[in-house]
Amino acid sequence: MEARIDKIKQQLQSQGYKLTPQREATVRVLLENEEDHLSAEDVFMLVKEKAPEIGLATVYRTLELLSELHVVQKLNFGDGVARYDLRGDNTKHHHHHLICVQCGSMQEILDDWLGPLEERLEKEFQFQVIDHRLDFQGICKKCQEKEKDQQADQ
Amino acid sequence: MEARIDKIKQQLQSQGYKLTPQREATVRVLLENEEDHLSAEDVFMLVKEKAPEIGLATVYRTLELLSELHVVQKLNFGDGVARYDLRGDNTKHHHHHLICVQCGSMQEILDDWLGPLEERLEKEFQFQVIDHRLDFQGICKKCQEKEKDQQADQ
DNA sequence: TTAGGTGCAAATCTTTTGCAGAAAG
DNA sequence: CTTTCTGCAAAAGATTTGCACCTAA
Repeated sequence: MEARIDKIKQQLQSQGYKLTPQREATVRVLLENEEDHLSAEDVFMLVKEKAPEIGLATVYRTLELLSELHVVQKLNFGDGVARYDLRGDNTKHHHHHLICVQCGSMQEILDDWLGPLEERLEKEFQFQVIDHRLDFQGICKKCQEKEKDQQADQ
Repeated sequence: MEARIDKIKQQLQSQGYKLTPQREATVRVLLENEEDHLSAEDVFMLVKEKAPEIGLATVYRTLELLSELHVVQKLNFGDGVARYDLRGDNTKHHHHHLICVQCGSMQEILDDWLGPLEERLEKEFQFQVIDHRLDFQGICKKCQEKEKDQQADQ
């Protein structure tokens, strides 16, 4: 954990930015919740526990800065809030999502099926891939069952 | 064109909704700009040319309704506005996007590489796929060249 | 001392909602 | 009539910005 913070500190400093206490607290929250997709508001509430004086604007500015440095990735599931994911050293940042259009639930699948496609893109389009995102919209198991029940009722 | 409007009219009516002049104007704008990813504001401005009295709220409500009926698909590129794509009869709604994280440009590629994955999903997760979305973030050709130039300058 | 950072409040921007009136079956 | 739909204006919610103060190299 400390090692990863040090690395982020270096990334910041190499661009002339400082790892202030507020930024460090924010990064720690991201590290401790690496599995989640936290919104800015989520991060804010968690950071407040460590640094109660922090302002929401600072959290936004920090997340924005970390995005620019590619330390975190900004995600959008279409629910009106941006979410922020740490880009692991372990670069297992290839999440894929199954988003149910009926109940809004979101399930994550972790495989990375797209390596070969990325290679093809770099060749055919000279597009240098940093990350990708693959979301499936559809109807989850539960909602399919609900639908069947409703049809049975009618 | 008229045929597609008729079909949408039927889809609406089968759910108890009407194809009002405002809705028709909105659908026509979507049809005429099928290649673009229009935001609600974009649609609003274009619809105003045909139906100047229309309100922005009506456009939002119409797009929302058409989304529910799966006539259009709501997209989110992470730039803070929702965009709306008509789902063609021809169901070539499998766009993939190359989004440049530096200049924000977006290029579209149309192949559908994911058929086999969808089958696998339906089997492994019992998730009924309606649509998918595959976005690649990275650095486009132009920005790669700019970067090289800058390095040469230093 | 000087640039970078911060908190707060105000501003901005997108989207949604309440409401009274209009349109359509 | 009764339900659906509309425009307008206000509200809501997320994010950004202006500004005066602060803090570290």
